[in-house]
Amino acid sequence: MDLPVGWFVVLPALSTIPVLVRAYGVSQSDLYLVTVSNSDLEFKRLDTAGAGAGAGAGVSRLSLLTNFLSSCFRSRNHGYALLFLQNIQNPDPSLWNNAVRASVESGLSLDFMGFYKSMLGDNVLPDKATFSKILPVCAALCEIKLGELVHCQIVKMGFENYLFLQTGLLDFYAKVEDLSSARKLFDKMPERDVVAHNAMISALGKNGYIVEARKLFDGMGDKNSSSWNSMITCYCKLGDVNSARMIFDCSPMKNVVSWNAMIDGYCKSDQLTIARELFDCMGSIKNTVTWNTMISAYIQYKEFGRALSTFRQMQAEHVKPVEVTMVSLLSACAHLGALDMGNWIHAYVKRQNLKIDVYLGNALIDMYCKCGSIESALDVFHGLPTKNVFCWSSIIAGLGMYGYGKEAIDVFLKMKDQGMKPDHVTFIGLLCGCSHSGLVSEGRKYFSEMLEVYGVHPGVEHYGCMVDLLGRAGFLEELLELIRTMPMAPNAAVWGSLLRACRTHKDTRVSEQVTQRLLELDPRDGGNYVFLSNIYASANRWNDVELCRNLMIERGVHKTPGCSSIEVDNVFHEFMAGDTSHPQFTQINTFLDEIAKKLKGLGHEPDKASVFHDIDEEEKESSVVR
DNA sequence: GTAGGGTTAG
Repeated sequence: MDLPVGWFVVLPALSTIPVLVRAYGVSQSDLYLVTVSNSDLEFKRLDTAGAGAGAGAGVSRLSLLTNFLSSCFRSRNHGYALLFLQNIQNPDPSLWNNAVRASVESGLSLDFMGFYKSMLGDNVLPDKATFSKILPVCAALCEIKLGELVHCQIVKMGFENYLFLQTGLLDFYAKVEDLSSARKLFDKMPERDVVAHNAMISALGKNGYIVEARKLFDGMGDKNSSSWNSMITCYCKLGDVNSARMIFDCSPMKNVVSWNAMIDGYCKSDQLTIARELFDCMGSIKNTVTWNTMISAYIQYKEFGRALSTFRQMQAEHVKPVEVTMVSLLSACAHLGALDMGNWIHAYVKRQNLKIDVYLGNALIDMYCKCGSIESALDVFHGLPTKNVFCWSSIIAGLGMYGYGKEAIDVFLKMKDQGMKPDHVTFIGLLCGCSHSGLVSEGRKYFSEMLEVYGVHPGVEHYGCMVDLLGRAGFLEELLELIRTMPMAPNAAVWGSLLRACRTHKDTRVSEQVTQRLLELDPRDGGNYVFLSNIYASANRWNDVELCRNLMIERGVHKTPGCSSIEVDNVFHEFMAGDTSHPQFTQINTFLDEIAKKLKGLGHEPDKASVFHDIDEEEKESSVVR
């Protein structure tokens, strides 16, 4: 079929798939309505002169465009919508307004910026409703300048007397931590309703003025549930969970938000047991947020098993998981190495058409990296419409972990090209990547560029990475010089890296000096004692080995046994060091022997130095392999 | 227009 030249619109109501076909060029602004009948396409040219009735179909051009744009947003084709708006002649201002609102509501904030800027470039001004939608986005993106611009436009257009816009502005300033502007707005308001008071209370609370927030709260005549809840949150954010509980107990209008805020408050102040008690008291009034609060708390406390069992309970009670739930669960998978479950979550996300935003995208990337599937991680990464510094950092660290140091650097440079500013975590991933791939000169280069090129102050962690990098490569002198000239005190990680370097390069002289410091800094870490003991063992200083062990017993320090786990067909298999209880222990051992033989055949020398002394040479070798 | 849940390193 020959297609006419121009823009084609297939209305979603007329077709199963909303599609825009742009054929043969961009400059045309003729519009065609395409109807689908008997799997054939019929084209009708529409009147492009104005908003009058369109040709043929009885549809006005404006309503056609409005429909089309909203179908773009429903199917998340924001780029198309933007391209379309920029290319049609004389777009009706309402189209822009709808587009800005739709992009804000879809949660893709970067698109919003594009729409908003193009709209202003088109000399189209937003209306009152658009302003009220824009302000929270400016606050969320910390777009202070843009928010202030919005403020100016509100004044310029004579909207500054609308109460809801004043409250919106107040809230914006509060969220970008400009309390004095928020206060000024509040003081200037000719009348203040409950909402304005509530906004001011949380503004004060967020900025640490809890006493004033409480005064305002106590002085309020009419309180609604948000007033009580704001007050609960103010106290929780301050860490004063007991005062929060008093407000909670006094509140005559407790709702699910009050409970959620209270539970979160307990979680954030290390009182998981009380949080869970409250959670269990709630019964059927629990909502998605309640479940998410509890699950994410378990994640933060590294109770991954409980997080998963809580999720199963959530499913049993038929509460639908949402994006936030998935972010927490993916974090659990990443820590547990549960690739099967991670894959299931990814499939669920696709099936339910959940929004893969920067949070969820990053959680997927991190899960795939940690579960051994760098290809899938890269797929997710490249498929993300917007990436933030978390996403970039995760993929850089992931590549580095896999030994793809060069690739990690490439991605880092691409990040720079795209104008994304790396942060301190990005550099940890990058430097670790250099370290694992032996890219010493590259590591030195990026370490020295951190501050002067990227404006990121090297922290003790970065020195730790550099010590690791230089240590692995055997630059012991340079390493010691680096530690000597560090602007901050070395931490346990720095000394630990140095110790590893000493062991690798068989330098017992430095090790002893270092270890004393390490034991002072981190006397509860059993690993350090074992480490020192191993150094002595490799030097045949058995008395010192004994001393080390006795010190551990004296101080009541235990070494957590090494543990690894693998998930096969949804079953977790855990292996502790020295544990022979697995039902397939013999078979596994036979297999390990085979691997060991192959490794030896390839010239691998097992590291015997790190094994305790009370076994003979042959046994040493085999206990390293296992 | 105000109140509740999310991600990155060793």
